Amino acid sequence: MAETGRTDRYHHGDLRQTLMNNCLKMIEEKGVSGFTLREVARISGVSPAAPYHHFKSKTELLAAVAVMGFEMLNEAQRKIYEQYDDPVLRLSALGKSYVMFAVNHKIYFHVMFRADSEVLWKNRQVMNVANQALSYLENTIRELFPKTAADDDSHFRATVLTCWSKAHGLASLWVDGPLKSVESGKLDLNKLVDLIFSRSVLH
Amino acid sequence: MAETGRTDRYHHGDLRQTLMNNCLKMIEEKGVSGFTLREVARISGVSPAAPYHHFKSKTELLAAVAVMGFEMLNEAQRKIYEQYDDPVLRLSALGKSYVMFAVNHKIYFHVMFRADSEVLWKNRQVMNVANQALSYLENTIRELFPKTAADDDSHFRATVLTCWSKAHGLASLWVDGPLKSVESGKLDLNKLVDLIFSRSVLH
DNA sequence: TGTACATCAGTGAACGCGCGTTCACTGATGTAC
DNA sequence: TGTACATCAGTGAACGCGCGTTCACTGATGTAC
Repeated sequence: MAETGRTDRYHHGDLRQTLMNNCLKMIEEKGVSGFTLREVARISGVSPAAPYHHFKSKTELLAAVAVMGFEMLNEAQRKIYEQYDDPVLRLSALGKSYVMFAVNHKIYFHVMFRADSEVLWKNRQVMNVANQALSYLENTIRELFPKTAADDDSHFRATVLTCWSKAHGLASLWVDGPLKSVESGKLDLNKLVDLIFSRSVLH
Repeated sequence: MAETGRTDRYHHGDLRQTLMNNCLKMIEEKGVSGFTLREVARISGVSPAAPYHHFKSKTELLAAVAVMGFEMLNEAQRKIYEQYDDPVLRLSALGKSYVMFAVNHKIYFHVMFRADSEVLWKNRQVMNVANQALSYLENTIRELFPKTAADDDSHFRATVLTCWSKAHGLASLWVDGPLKSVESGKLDLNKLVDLIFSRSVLH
Protein backbone atom coordinates (compact mmCIF):
# COMPACT_ATOMS: atom_id res chain seq x y z
CA MET A 1 0.00 0.00 0.00
CA ALA A 2 2.19 2.79 -1.30
CA GLU A 3 1.43 6.08 0.35
CA THR A 4 1.70 9.75 -0.55
CA GLY A 5 5.36 10.62 -0.55
CA ARG A 6 6.20 7.78 1.72
CA THR A 7 9.85 6.81 1.83
CA ASP A 8 11.30 3.94 3.83
CA ARG A 9 13.18 6.12 6.23
CA TYR A 10 12.74 5.39 9.89
CA HIS A 11 11.57 8.91 10.43
CA HIS A 12 8.60 9.62 8.31
CA GLY A 13 9.20 13.32 7.89
CA ASP A 14 5.63 14.47 7.58
CA LEU A 15 3.59 11.97 9.53
CA ARG A 16 1.29 14.56 11.05
CA GLN A 17 0.06 15.74 7.67
CA THR A 18 -0.06 12.21 6.27
CA LEU A 19 -2.26 11.07 9.13
CA MET A 20 -4.64 13.95 8.55
CA ASN A 21 -4.88 13.21 4.84
CA ASN A 22 -5.48 9.52 5.38
CA CYS A 23 -8.04 10.35 8.02
CA LEU A 24 -9.99 12.24 5.37
CA LYS A 25 -9.60 9.37 2.90
CA MET A 26 -10.83 6.88 5.40
CA ILE A 27 -13.86 8.93 6.36
CA GLU A 28 -14.67 9.32 2.70
CA GLU A 29 -14.68 5.56 2.29
CA LYS A 30 -16.28 4.42 5.52
CA GLY A 31 -18.00 7.40 7.09
CA VAL A 32 -17.08 9.19 10.28
CA SER A 33 -18.11 6.26 12.46
CA GLY A 34 -15.93 3.90 10.44
CA PHE A 35 -12.82 5.92 11.09
CA THR A 36 -10.25 4.33 13.40
CA LEU A 37 -6.85 5.52 14.53
CA ARG A 38 -5.29 2.11 14.09
CA GLU A 39 -6.29 1.82 10.47
CA VAL A 40 -5.15 5.34 9.69
CA ALA A 41 -1.78 4.37 11.16
CA ARG A 42 -1.78 1.19 9.11
CA ILE A 43 -2.60 3.01 5.89
CA SER A 44 0.09 5.53 6.67
CA GLY A 45 2.60 2.69 6.99
CA VAL A 46 3.29 3.24 10.64
CA SER A 47 2.75 1.40 13.92
CA PRO A 48 -0.44 1.95 15.98
CA ALA A 49 1.52 3.90 18.59
CA ALA A 50 3.13 6.35 16.19
CA PRO A 51 0.19 8.79 15.89
CA TYR A 52 0.45 9.46 19.60
CA HIS A 53 3.62 11.43 18.99
CA HIS A 54 1.53 13.90 16.98
CA PHE A 55 -1.94 13.81 18.51
CA LYS A 56 -2.96 13.25 22.10
CA SER A 57 -5.92 11.11 21.07
CA LYS A 58 -8.18 10.10 18.22
CA THR A 59 -10.41 13.07 18.99
CA GLU A 60 -7.51 15.49 18.72
CA LEU A 61 -6.73 14.25 15.23
CA LEU A 62 -10.31 14.97 14.24
CA ALA A 63 -10.12 18.41 15.81
CA ALA A 64 -6.96 19.16 13.85
CA VAL A 65 -8.71 18.15 10.64
CA ALA A 66 -11.68 20.34 11.55
CA VAL A 67 -9.39 23.31 12.16
CA MET A 68 -7.76 22.76 8.79
CA GLY A 69 -11.21 22.70 7.19
CA PHE A 70 -12.16 25.98 8.81
CA GLU A 71 -8.94 27.53 7.62
CA MET A 72 -9.77 26.52 4.06
CA LEU A 73 -13.27 27.92 4.44
CA ASN A 74 -11.89 31.15 5.89
CA GLU A 75 -9.54 31.52 2.99
CA ALA A 76 -12.40 31.10 0.51
CA GLN A 77 -14.60 33.57 2.37
CA ARG A 78 -11.77 36.09 2.60
CA LYS A 79 -11.25 36.03 -1.15
CA ILE A 80 -14.92 36.65 -1.80
CA TYR A 81 -15.01 39.39 0.81
CA GLU A 82 -12.18 41.24 -0.91
CA GLN A 83 -13.56 40.67 -4.37
CA TYR A 84 -16.87 42.49 -3.87
CA ASP A 85 -17.50 46.03 -2.69
CA ASP A 86 -21.26 46.13 -2.70
CA PRO A 87 -22.45 44.42 0.51
CA VAL A 88 -25.54 42.95 -1.13
CA LEU A 89 -23.57 41.30 -3.90
CA ARG A 90 -21.00 40.23 -1.37
CA LEU A 91 -23.66 38.63 0.75
CA SER A 92 -24.89 36.34 -2.02
CA ALA A 93 -21.35 35.53 -3.04
CA LEU A 94 -20.41 34.57 0.51
CA GLY A 95 -23.44 32.31 0.72
CA LYS A 96 -22.69 30.61 -2.55
CA SER A 97 -19.09 30.14 -1.58
CA TYR A 98 -20.09 28.57 1.74
CA VAL A 99 -22.33 26.03 0.03
CA MET A 100 -19.72 25.33 -2.60
CA PHE A 101 -17.14 24.70 0.06
CA ALA A 102 -19.42 22.05 1.59
CA VAL A 103 -20.17 20.47 -1.76
CA ASN A 104 -16.55 20.37 -2.87
CA HIS A 105 -15.13 19.43 0.53
CA LYS A 106 -17.85 17.21 1.81
CA ILE A 107 -15.58 15.32 4.17
CA TYR A 108 -14.13 18.42 5.77
CA PHE A 109 -17.66 19.69 6.25
CA HIS A 110 -18.56 16.44 7.94
CA VAL A 111 -15.64 16.62 10.32
CA MET A 112 -16.29 20.29 11.03
CA PHE A 113 -19.97 19.95 11.86
CA ARG A 114 -20.82 16.30 12.39
CA ALA A 115 -18.04 14.32 13.99
CA ASP A 116 -17.79 14.49 17.74
CA SER A 117 -19.70 17.73 17.79
CA GLU A 118 -20.23 17.94 21.54
CA VAL A 119 -16.51 17.65 22.15
CA LEU A 120 -15.36 19.66 19.17
CA TRP A 121 -17.12 22.87 20.14
CA LYS A 122 -15.37 22.99 23.45
CA ASN A 123 -12.00 23.17 21.72
CA ARG A 124 -10.75 26.74 21.86
CA GLN A 125 -8.87 26.59 18.57
CA VAL A 126 -11.96 25.31 16.77
CA MET A 127 -14.06 28.09 18.22
CA ASN A 128 -11.59 30.77 17.19
CA VAL A 129 -11.28 29.63 13.64
CA ALA A 130 -15.06 29.17 13.33
CA ASN A 131 -15.63 32.67 14.66
CA GLN A 132 -13.26 33.97 12.05
CA ALA A 133 -15.33 32.30 9.31
CA LEU A 134 -18.45 33.96 10.65
CA SER A 135 -16.85 37.39 10.82
CA TYR A 136 -16.88 37.93 7.04
CA LEU A 137 -20.64 37.51 7.08
CA GLU A 138 -21.03 39.71 10.15
CA ASN A 139 -18.93 42.53 8.76
CA THR A 140 -20.88 42.52 5.54
CA ILE A 141 -24.23 42.63 7.23
CA ARG A 142 -23.04 45.31 9.63
CA GLU A 143 -22.65 47.61 6.65
CA LEU A 144 -26.32 47.11 5.92
CA PHE A 145 -27.38 47.69 9.52
CA PRO A 146 -25.05 50.28 11.04
CA LYS A 147 -25.15 50.10 14.79
CA THR A 148 -27.02 52.82 16.59
CA ALA A 149 -26.88 53.46 20.31
CA ALA A 150 -30.53 52.67 20.97
CA ASP A 151 -30.52 49.54 18.88
CA ASP A 152 -30.71 46.23 20.71
CA ASP A 153 -29.01 44.67 17.73
CA SER A 154 -31.53 41.89 17.39
CA HIS A 155 -32.34 42.77 13.82
CA PHE A 156 -28.68 42.56 12.96
CA ARG A 157 -28.23 39.22 14.72
CA ALA A 158 -31.36 37.80 13.13
CA THR A 159 -30.07 38.73 9.71
CA VAL A 160 -26.69 37.17 10.34
CA LEU A 161 -28.34 34.02 11.54
CA THR A 162 -30.78 33.90 8.66
CA CYS A 163 -27.99 34.10 6.12
CA TRP A 164 -25.85 31.59 7.92
CA SER A 165 -28.80 29.22 8.33
CA LYS A 166 -29.76 29.41 4.69
CA ALA A 167 -26.28 28.55 3.51
CA HIS A 168 -25.63 26.00 6.22
CA GLY A 169 -29.01 24.35 5.71
CA LEU A 170 -28.59 23.96 1.99
CA ALA A 171 -25.09 22.63 2.52
CA SER A 172 -26.33 20.17 5.16
CA LEU A 173 -29.25 18.92 3.10
CA TRP A 174 -26.96 18.32 0.18
CA VAL A 175 -24.11 16.76 2.09
CA ASP A 176 -26.23 14.54 4.35
CA GLY A 177 -28.27 13.00 1.58
CA PRO A 178 -31.90 14.06 1.93
CA LEU A 179 -31.74 16.47 -0.95
CA LYS A 180 -30.34 13.88 -3.29
CA SER A 181 -32.99 11.38 -2.27
CA VAL A 182 -36.02 13.52 -1.87
CA GLU A 183 -35.44 15.81 -4.80
CA SER A 184 -33.47 13.42 -6.93
CA GLY A 185 -33.50 14.17 -10.59
CA LYS A 186 -35.30 17.41 -10.07
CA LEU A 187 -32.35 19.64 -9.41
CA ASP A 188 -29.39 21.39 -10.86
CA LEU A 189 -27.48 22.51 -7.80
CA ASN A 190 -25.56 25.33 -9.40
CA LYS A 191 -28.63 26.95 -10.83
CA LEU A 192 -30.51 26.58 -7.58
CA VAL A 193 -27.73 28.06 -5.52
CA ASP A 194 -27.78 31.08 -7.80
CA LEU A 195 -31.51 31.47 -7.39
CA ILE A 196 -31.50 30.94 -3.66
CA PHE A 197 -28.85 33.55 -3.06
CA SER A 198 -30.42 36.10 -5.33
CA ARG A 199 -32.82 38.64 -3.90
CA SER A 200 -35.85 37.56 -5.87
CA VAL A 201 -36.72 34.47 -3.90
CA LEU A 202 -39.29 34.95 -1.18
CA HIS A 203 -37.52 35.78 2.09
CA MET B 1 -31.72 -1.34 36.41
CA ALA B 2 -35.48 -1.09 36.46
CA GLU B 3 -36.91 -0.29 33.08
CA THR B 4 -40.01 1.35 31.67
CA GLY B 5 -42.89 -0.97 32.36
CA ARG B 6 -40.64 -3.98 32.61
CA THR B 7 -42.17 -7.03 34.22
CA ASP B 8 -40.38 -10.27 34.85
CA ARG B 9 -42.33 -12.25 32.33
CA TYR B 10 -40.35 -14.31 29.90
CA HIS B 11 -42.03 -12.54 27.08
CA HIS B 12 -41.39 -8.87 27.30
CA GLY B 13 -44.58 -7.74 25.65
CA ASP B 14 -43.31 -4.54 24.08
CA LEU B 15 -39.65 -5.09 23.45
CA ARG B 16 -39.64 -3.40 20.07
CA GLN B 17 -40.81 -0.09 21.49
CA THR B 18 -38.61 -0.45 24.59
CA LEU B 19 -35.54 -0.95 22.42
CA MET B 20 -36.34 2.16 20.42
CA ASN B 21 -36.84 4.25 23.57
CA ASN B 22 -33.62 3.05 25.13
CA CYS B 23 -31.81 3.64 21.87
CA LEU B 24 -32.81 7.29 22.14
CA LYS B 25 -31.77 7.44 25.77
CA MET B 26 -28.41 5.95 24.99
CA ILE B 27 -27.75 8.34 22.12
CA GLU B 28 -28.68 11.22 24.37
CA GLU B 29 -26.07 10.10 26.87
CA LYS B 30 -23.26 8.95 24.62
CA GLY B 31 -23.88 10.35 21.17
CA VAL B 32 -24.75 8.46 18.02
CA SER B 33 -21.31 6.88 17.79
CA GLY B 34 -21.55 5.64 21.37
CA PHE B 35 -24.71 3.73 20.69
CA THR B 36 -24.41 -0.06 20.69
CA LEU B 37 -27.00 -2.77 20.22
CA ARG B 38 -25.60 -4.88 23.03
CA GLU B 39 -25.93 -2.12 25.59
CA VAL B 40 -29.43 -1.24 24.48
CA ALA B 41 -30.33 -4.89 24.99
CA ARG B 42 -28.65 -4.84 28.39
CA ILE B 43 -30.48 -1.69 29.47
CA SER B 44 -33.72 -3.20 28.25
CA GLY B 45 -33.08 -6.21 30.47
CA VAL B 46 -32.77 -8.67 27.66
CA SER B 47 -30.07 -10.86 26.10
CA PRO B 48 -27.89 -9.56 23.24
CA ALA B 49 -29.66 -11.80 20.78
CA ALA B 50 -33.18 -10.70 21.62
CA PRO B 51 -33.26 -7.52 19.51
CA TYR B 52 -32.73 -9.65 16.42
CA HIS B 53 -36.29 -10.88 16.71
CA HIS B 54 -37.43 -7.30 16.12
CA PHE B 55 -34.77 -5.70 13.92
CA LYS B 56 -32.63 -7.27 11.24
CA SER B 57 -29.59 -5.27 12.36
CA LYS B 58 -28.36 -2.33 14.36
CA THR B 59 -28.90 -0.10 11.34
CA GLU B 60 -32.51 -1.19 11.02
CA LEU B 61 -33.17 -0.14 14.60
CA LEU B 62 -31.83 3.31 13.80
CA ALA B 63 -33.94 3.46 10.66
CA ALA B 64 -37.05 2.59 12.67
CA VAL B 65 -36.25 5.40 15.11
CA ALA B 66 -35.74 7.80 12.22
CA VAL B 67 -39.10 6.85 10.72
CA MET B 68 -40.74 7.44 14.07
CA GLY B 69 -39.10 10.86 14.21
CA PHE B 70 -40.38 11.79 10.79
CA GLU B 71 -43.85 10.69 11.78
CA MET B 72 -43.73 13.03 14.75
CA LEU B 73 -42.47 15.85 12.57
CA ASN B 74 -45.21 15.16 10.03
CA GLU B 75 -47.83 15.28 12.71
CA ALA B 76 -46.54 18.66 13.90
CA GLN B 77 -46.40 20.05 10.39
CA ARG B 78 -49.90 18.76 9.61
CA LYS B 79 -51.35 20.56 12.61
CA ILE B 80 -49.77 23.84 11.59
CA TYR B 81 -50.89 23.34 8.01
CA GLU B 82 -54.48 22.97 9.07
CA GLN B 83 -54.32 25.79 11.56
CA TYR B 84 -53.47 28.56 9.09
CA ASP B 85 -55.28 29.57 5.94
CA ASP B 86 -53.06 32.35 4.69
CA PRO B 87 -50.10 30.73 2.92
CA VAL B 88 -47.64 33.40 4.04
CA LEU B 89 -48.50 33.01 7.70
CA ARG B 90 -48.52 29.27 7.25
CA LEU B 91 -45.05 29.39 5.76
CA SER B 92 -43.50 31.08 8.79
CA ALA B 93 -45.39 28.83 11.15
CA LEU B 94 -44.17 25.72 9.35
CA GLY B 95 -40.60 26.98 9.56
CA LYS B 96 -40.86 27.74 13.25
CA SER B 97 -42.42 24.39 13.93
CA TYR B 98 -39.62 22.61 12.06
CA VAL B 99 -36.95 24.34 14.12
CA MET B 100 -38.85 23.73 17.32
CA PHE B 101 -39.15 20.07 16.52
CA ALA B 102 -35.35 19.87 16.20
CA VAL B 103 -34.79 21.82 19.41
CA ASN B 104 -37.28 19.80 21.42
CA HIS B 105 -36.41 16.44 19.88
CA LYS B 106 -32.71 16.86 19.38
CA ILE B 107 -32.01 13.15 19.44
CA TYR B 108 -34.65 12.27 16.90
CA PHE B 109 -33.24 15.00 14.67
CA HIS B 110 -29.80 13.50 15.05
CA VAL B 111 -30.98 10.05 14.09
CA MET B 112 -33.03 11.41 11.18
CA PHE B 113 -30.27 13.47 9.62
CA ARG B 114 -26.93 12.48 11.11
CA ALA B 115 -26.67 8.80 11.93
CA ASP B 116 -25.77 6.49 9.11
CA SER B 117 -26.95 9.02 6.59
CA GLU B 118 -25.62 7.27 3.48
CA VAL B 119 -27.49 4.10 4.37
CA LEU B 120 -30.59 5.75 5.76
CA TRP B 121 -31.52 7.60 2.61
CA LYS B 122 -31.65 4.43 0.62
CA ASN B 123 -34.38 3.07 2.87
CA ARG B 124 -37.70 3.34 1.05
CA GLN B 125 -39.77 3.87 4.18
CA VAL B 126 -37.52 6.72 5.31
CA MET B 127 -37.79 8.40 1.94
CA ASN B 128 -41.57 8.15 1.91
CA VAL B 129 -42.05 9.61 5.32
CA ALA B 130 -39.51 12.37 4.64
CA ASN B 131 -41.27 13.26 1.42
CA GLN B 132 -44.48 13.53 3.35
CA ALA B 133 -42.86 16.04 5.70
CA LEU B 134 -41.74 18.12 2.77
CA SER B 135 -45.15 18.08 1.12
CA TYR B 136 -46.70 20.51 3.61
CA LEU B 137 -44.09 23.06 2.65
CA GLU B 138 -44.49 22.34 -1.05
CA ASN B 139 -48.26 22.65 -1.02
CA THR B 140 -48.07 25.95 0.80
CA ILE B 141 -45.56 27.41 -1.60
CA ARG B 142 -47.48 26.11 -4.59
CA GLU B 143 -50.33 28.40 -3.58
CA LEU B 144 -47.94 31.31 -3.88
CA PHE B 145 -46.58 30.20 -7.23
CA PRO B 146 -49.40 28.54 -9.15
CA LYS B 147 -48.03 26.35 -11.90
CA THR B 148 -48.33 27.65 -15.44
CA ALA B 149 -47.72 25.61 -18.54
CA ALA B 150 -44.69 27.55 -19.70
CA ASP B 151 -43.08 27.63 -16.29
CA ASP B 152 -39.98 25.53 -15.80
CA ASP B 153 -40.81 25.47 -12.13
CA SER B 154 -37.35 26.50 -11.02
CA HIS B 155 -38.63 29.50 -9.11
CA PHE B 156 -40.99 27.25 -7.21
CA ARG B 157 -38.29 24.71 -6.43
CA ALA B 158 -35.86 27.40 -5.38
CA THR B 159 -38.39 28.82 -2.97
CA VAL B 160 -39.14 25.42 -1.46
CA LEU B 161 -35.46 24.78 -1.03
CA THR B 162 -34.78 28.21 0.43
CA CYS B 163 -37.43 27.76 3.08
CA TRP B 164 -36.36 24.24 3.87
CA SER B 165 -32.70 25.29 4.03
CA LYS B 166 -33.39 28.18 6.34
CA ALA B 167 -35.26 26.04 8.82
CA HIS B 168 -32.95 23.07 8.50
CA GLY B 169 -29.85 25.24 8.78
CA LEU B 170 -31.00 26.97 11.92
CA ALA B 171 -31.99 23.63 13.41
CA SER B 172 -28.63 22.12 12.49
CA LEU B 173 -26.58 24.99 13.85
CA TRP B 174 -28.47 24.83 17.09
CA VAL B 175 -28.46 21.08 17.47
CA ASP B 176 -24.85 20.50 16.43
CA GLY B 177 -23.38 23.05 18.76
CA PRO B 178 -21.79 25.88 16.74
CA LEU B 179 -24.54 28.29 17.53
CA LYS B 180 -24.25 27.73 21.23
CA SER B 181 -20.48 28.16 21.11
CA VAL B 182 -20.06 30.91 18.60
CA GLU B 183 -23.00 33.04 19.63
CA SER B 184 -23.16 31.99 23.23
CA GLY B 185 -24.85 34.43 25.49
CA LYS B 186 -25.92 36.58 22.64
CA LEU B 187 -29.13 34.85 21.77
CA ASP B 188 -32.66 34.19 22.74
CA LEU B 189 -33.67 31.40 20.43
CA ASN B 190 -37.40 31.96 20.56
CA LYS B 191 -37.17 35.61 19.72
CA LEU B 192 -34.72 34.93 16.93
CA VAL B 193 -36.83 32.23 15.39
CA ASP B 194 -39.73 34.68 15.29
CA LEU B 195 -37.60 37.30 13.60
CA ILE B 196 -36.05 34.89 11.13
CA PHE B 197 -39.37 33.56 9.98
CA SER B 198 -40.97 36.94 9.68
CA ARG B 199 -40.92 38.76 6.36
CA SER B 200 -38.89 41.71 7.48
CA VAL B 201 -35.49 40.07 7.58
CA LEU B 202 -33.39 40.50 4.49
CA HIS B 203 -33.96 37.55 2.16
C1' DT C 1 -63.13 -27.52 28.21
C1' DG C 2 -58.73 -30.11 27.16
C1' DT C 3 -55.13 -31.24 24.52
C1' DA C 4 -51.63 -31.44 20.67
C1' DC C 5 -48.88 -28.79 18.28
C1' DA C 6 -46.98 -24.80 15.65
C1' DT C 7 -45.06 -20.58 16.29
C1' DC C 8 -43.26 -16.75 18.70
C1' DA C 9 -39.86 -14.46 21.49
C1' DG C 10 -36.79 -15.25 24.56
C1' DT C 11 -31.73 -17.41 26.44
C1' DG C 12 -26.75 -17.98 26.90
C1' DA C 13 -22.61 -19.16 25.00
C1' DA C 14 -19.62 -18.57 21.45
C1' DC C 15 -17.53 -16.68 16.95
C1' DG C 16 -14.05 -13.60 15.22
C1' DC C 17 -12.81 -9.20 15.42
C1' DG C 18 -10.52 -4.78 15.87
C1' DC C 19 -10.38 -1.05 18.83
C1' DG C 20 -7.75 2.97 21.77
C1' DT C 21 -4.07 3.38 24.47
C1' DT C 22 0.24 2.39 27.13
C1' DC C 23 4.80 0.67 27.79
C1' DA C 24 9.68 -0.03 27.57
C1' DC C 25 12.47 0.12 23.85
C1' DT C 26 15.65 1.92 19.99
C1' DG C 27 17.18 4.00 15.76
C1' DA C 28 17.79 8.66 13.74
C1' DT C 29 18.72 13.38 14.16
C1' DG C 30 20.51 17.81 15.82
C1' DT C 31 23.61 20.45 18.66
C1' DA C 32 27.39 22.15 21.77
C1' DC C 33 31.98 22.06 22.24
C1' DT D 1 35.62 18.14 11.55
C1' DG D 2 34.61 14.80 15.27
C1' DT D 3 32.39 13.31 19.13
C1' DA D 4 29.20 12.98 23.25
C1' DC D 5 24.85 13.32 24.32
C1' DA D 6 19.97 14.86 24.54
C1' DT D 7 15.91 14.58 22.20
C1' DC D 8 12.77 13.22 18.73
C1' DA D 9 9.88 9.94 16.38
C1' DG D 10 9.57 5.62 15.51
C1' DT D 11 8.67 0.09 16.96
C1' DG D 12 6.17 -4.02 18.51
C1' DA D 13 3.91 -6.32 21.91
C1' DA D 14 0.52 -6.22 25.17
C1' DC D 15 -3.53 -4.42 28.07
C1' DG D 16 -8.43 -4.83 28.66
C1' DC D 17 -12.35 -4.27 26.30
C1' DG D 18 -16.83 -4.63 24.08
C1' DC D 19 -18.70 -5.08 19.77
C1' DG D 20 -22.33 -7.27 16.04
C1' DT D 21 -24.03 -11.38 14.91
C1' DT D 22 -25.11 -16.43 14.86
C1' DC D 23 -26.39 -20.75 16.81
C1' DA D 24 -28.95 -24.42 18.92
C1' DC D 25 -31.92 -24.21 22.47
C1' DT D 26 -36.35 -23.61 25.27
C1' DG D 27 -40.15 -21.52 27.70
C1' DA D 28 -44.54 -19.12 26.67
C1' DT D 29 -48.41 -18.37 23.90
C1' DG D 30 -52.26 -19.06 20.68
C1' DT D 31 -55.16 -22.01 17.96
C1' DA D 32 -57.68 -26.00 15.77
C1' DC D 33 -60.19 -29.69 16.88
